[in-house]
Amino acid sequence: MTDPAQFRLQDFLPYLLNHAAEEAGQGFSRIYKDRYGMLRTEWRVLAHLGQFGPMDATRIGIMARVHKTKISRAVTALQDKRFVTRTLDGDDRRRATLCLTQAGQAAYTDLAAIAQDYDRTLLARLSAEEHAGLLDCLRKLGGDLPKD
Amino acid sequence: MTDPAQFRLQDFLPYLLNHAAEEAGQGFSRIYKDRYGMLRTEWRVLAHLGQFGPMDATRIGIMARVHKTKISRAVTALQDKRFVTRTLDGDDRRRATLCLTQAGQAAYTDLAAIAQDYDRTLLARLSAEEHAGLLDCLRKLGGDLPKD
DNA sequence: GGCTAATAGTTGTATTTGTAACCAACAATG
DNA sequence: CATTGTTGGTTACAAATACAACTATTAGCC
Repeated sequence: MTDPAQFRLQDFLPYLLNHAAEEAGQGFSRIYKDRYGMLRTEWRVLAHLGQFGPMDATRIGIMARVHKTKISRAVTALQDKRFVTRTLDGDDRRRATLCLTQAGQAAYTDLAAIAQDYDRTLLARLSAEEHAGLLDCLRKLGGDLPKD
Repeated sequence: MTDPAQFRLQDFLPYLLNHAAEEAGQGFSRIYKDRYGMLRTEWRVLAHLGQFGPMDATRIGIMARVHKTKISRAVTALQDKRFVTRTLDGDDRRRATLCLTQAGQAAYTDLAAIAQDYDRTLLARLSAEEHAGLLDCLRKLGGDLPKD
């Protein structure tokens, strides 16, 4: 029933998704890398804090779907860059709330604007309907984002 | 004109693409990893040889959009697994043609069948139109595949 | 032919990542 | 209120990756 001979690598979703993600991500990653020496996870942590406000590492990990060790290292790097501060939670002293510094906020604002433009140029290849349909499909495939 | 405040991370294409790609790729990668101890690039090399027949490393790198050092190491690993053979080209002795062994062919056939099923389960969440539209968008975003 | 440049592929090394083990601090149960 | 289990987060070490430098072979050109 499943005939391996008719498998088409070019239509295989993980393959196509990966190419598209790599292609789309590369251009932008060069930006935060060149401008701020950030790695992808650092950008993500910054973006989450910029978008959703202060929160702890675990929360970011869940929202961004990133393992806690990666978050931990990204946070250390962002602290070194003076982009985030950690303040221990009084009630539960295992936990620490992460917060953007002014410099971190500025970097986020800068990158968010660039990201928007970047997104627009990516989407220039697509019609509005295609765009909408694509986001829809990607959300279905990516699993539901934990919304809060 | 580009107001950073209205940047929506959840709609940012590189972010969505990456999530979807990771989510989609993970399940399948566990399969070739568990069954054959292969890494992603090894699976890709195997898949290209299985799909398109014998070719040299450079060609695979171009088609799969993978750097030559990664290809080189994947090929070494596949040779160690007795899945591919290298035969030096007579005309140009820098070049070597890679070819699946019987075991390599068998592994490819096995994985191709699984990949097909896997793809189907991924696509179960999408309608036929969505599927078609998605492939279309991903091809546009991923850049044109070098077809030969 | 003899020189320089280009190409196929490999290797070295510094970063990055993944996995597991770990240390606190807190929670729950007896 | 001890003891066992969880949870937030870090660290250690192995594996994988990126990037540059390298070898070997071919190509172009005077």
